Amino acid sequence: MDSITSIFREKKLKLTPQRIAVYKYLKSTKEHPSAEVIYKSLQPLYPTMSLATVYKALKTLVEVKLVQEINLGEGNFRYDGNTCSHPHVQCLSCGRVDDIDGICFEDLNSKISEFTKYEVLSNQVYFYGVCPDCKEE
Amino acid sequence: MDSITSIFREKKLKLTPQRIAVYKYLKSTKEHPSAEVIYKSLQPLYPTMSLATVYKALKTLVEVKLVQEINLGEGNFRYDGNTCSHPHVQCLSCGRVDDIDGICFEDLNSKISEFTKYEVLSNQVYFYGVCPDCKEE
DNA sequence: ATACCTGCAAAGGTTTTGCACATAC
DNA sequence: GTATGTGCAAAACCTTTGCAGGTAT
Repeated sequence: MDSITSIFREKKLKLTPQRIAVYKYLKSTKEHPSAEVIYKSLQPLYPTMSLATVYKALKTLVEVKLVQEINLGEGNFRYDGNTCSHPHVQCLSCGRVDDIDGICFEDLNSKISEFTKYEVLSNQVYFYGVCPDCKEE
Repeated sequence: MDSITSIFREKKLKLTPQRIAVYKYLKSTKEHPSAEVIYKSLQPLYPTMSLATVYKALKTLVEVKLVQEINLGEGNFRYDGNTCSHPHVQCLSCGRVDDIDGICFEDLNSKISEFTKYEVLSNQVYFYGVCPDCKEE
């Protein structure tokens, strides 16, 4: 809540209710919602906010690194209020996405350098499997 | 070239020239082309093949695990004829994608199990950085 | 006061779909 | 011969854009 205020001031971006709403929503959930889901969730509280504004707010928030964009290969993006580098796992049955806490793969960037001529700056690690709920069935 | 024949026979899929063309193209290149690029590349040899057919062929090939779909978060999919699990690296400057050979992250699936309740089946590891060509500039 | 942001509608790009015709088996 | 696949055009889908009016600074 603080970070958005100071970062927006520093970058001379306007602190609008819509941007705050999107940011707060992402910070308040462990889910990894798409733009559409964020839009629908904020609808009751911000009935006049448009989907385009959600997209624009997300783009801004990603640019100033207050949120993270993740892409699990479904043709749409999901967003994560947790900007620490951490792996994600998606259920192949129900599509839900969870964080994996307690492990970080940032060290891979330097480890990989002996296998590629690229200057490696970042990485994304995605796991796919079956979530506890779907396993029961 | 053999694998497609036997796998298609086994799954009772028809071995059409279009499907063979898409498969052979992906096997013959180290690039990671999009559907559009595959379509354009095959145009000279198969001038009547439509883009929809390329998409359908790719979907079938992915389903029977003869090719791999990769998604680097650009809003489109890329395809890889190399189905062994291997990491990819994308240049943030020119967008090109390369394989990283000599290292495999399949062991992560079991390593990660102590950090998640999911039954982990597969993973995708993507690196982002600057390719040798773009570094020169 | 003014530069920036919102909301709307329209456009853009990628992928899918429905259907008649064609073809691999 | 028949089930399946192709090719075409249209549709569906996600995301971006242009612009007039509104708002944060």
